[in-house]
Amino acid sequence: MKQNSGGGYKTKQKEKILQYLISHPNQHITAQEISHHLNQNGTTVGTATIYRQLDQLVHDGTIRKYTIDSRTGACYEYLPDAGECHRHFHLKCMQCEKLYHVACEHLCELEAHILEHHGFQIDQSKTVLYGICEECREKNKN
Amino acid sequence: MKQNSGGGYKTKQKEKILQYLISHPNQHITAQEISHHLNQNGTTVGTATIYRQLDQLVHDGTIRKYTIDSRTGACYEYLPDAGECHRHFHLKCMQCEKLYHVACEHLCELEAHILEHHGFQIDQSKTVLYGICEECREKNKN
DNA sequence: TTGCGTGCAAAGGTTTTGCATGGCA
DNA sequence: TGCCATGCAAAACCTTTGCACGCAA
Repeated sequence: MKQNSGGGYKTKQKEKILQYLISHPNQHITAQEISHHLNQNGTTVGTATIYRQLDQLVHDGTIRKYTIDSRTGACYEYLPDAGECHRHFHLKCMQCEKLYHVACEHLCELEAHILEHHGFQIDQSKTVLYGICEECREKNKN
Repeated sequence: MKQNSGGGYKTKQKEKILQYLISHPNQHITAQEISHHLNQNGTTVGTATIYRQLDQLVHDGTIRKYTIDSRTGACYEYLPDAGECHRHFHLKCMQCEKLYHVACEHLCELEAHILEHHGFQIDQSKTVLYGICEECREKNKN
């Protein structure tokens, strides 16, 4: 298992980037937002560094990368309980941006079905189902 | 309901772009591929025109837009029968990067289940299931 | 000391926009 | 004729890469 988010040295920049992501759980954060935030608070973190660190964090499984729209660019999100995320799927509302965790038999069955009948082994930790949540659908009716 | 893909004039360019998409159903086509194809066959279609028409087609509901990776850019896909359960999900192999299209009852059931029991309406056009395909799993055994 | 991490700037892509021209209705 | 659509080029963006320097171990 890969686990050390310190596949390399521990640096201030790495810390700050991860801290920012951790302090915004279940939210889509863009590289730009991180850059803005970090360069506002005195420190200076280059764009390249941000992207390099994000890549590494994604690779480590600490955060997740989404791309909803190529125009907006990629989004990143901290995974609060990476270890416990094996038994459930994630539903992401495209309207309110909220992330829902759903542990449901149907989803486990689905996974088994896809593996058995389609030969494809789903990685739940990487998969996100996009859509609109109930709350937002209610809002939209008005 | 918006329906007229002729929200404006009918032009050769518009025709050609849609024709290309229609002739490649259930496939992900990038703007670049369309550009390549159209500028190979004698005609000349500007990049801007392609993007403008694609935007319009997406808005009309004639085609669907995907963004799997912000680095690669967006993909577009013609929708043969928007009404039927002709819809399908996408499986993306994280190893060989291949994209699989799966139209399966189980997935439609899943969608219904999630909507009914979890109040979440999945948008298949934005959803990609990540994992490892059979081919790659075989390779990995060796 | 070793070599990874960082910043800066430049490069590489995709997508958008401005403007004059061309073509549909 | 009136206006939308097109092309071209430039611009705007996001992301990656090269290189010299700095810093963790």
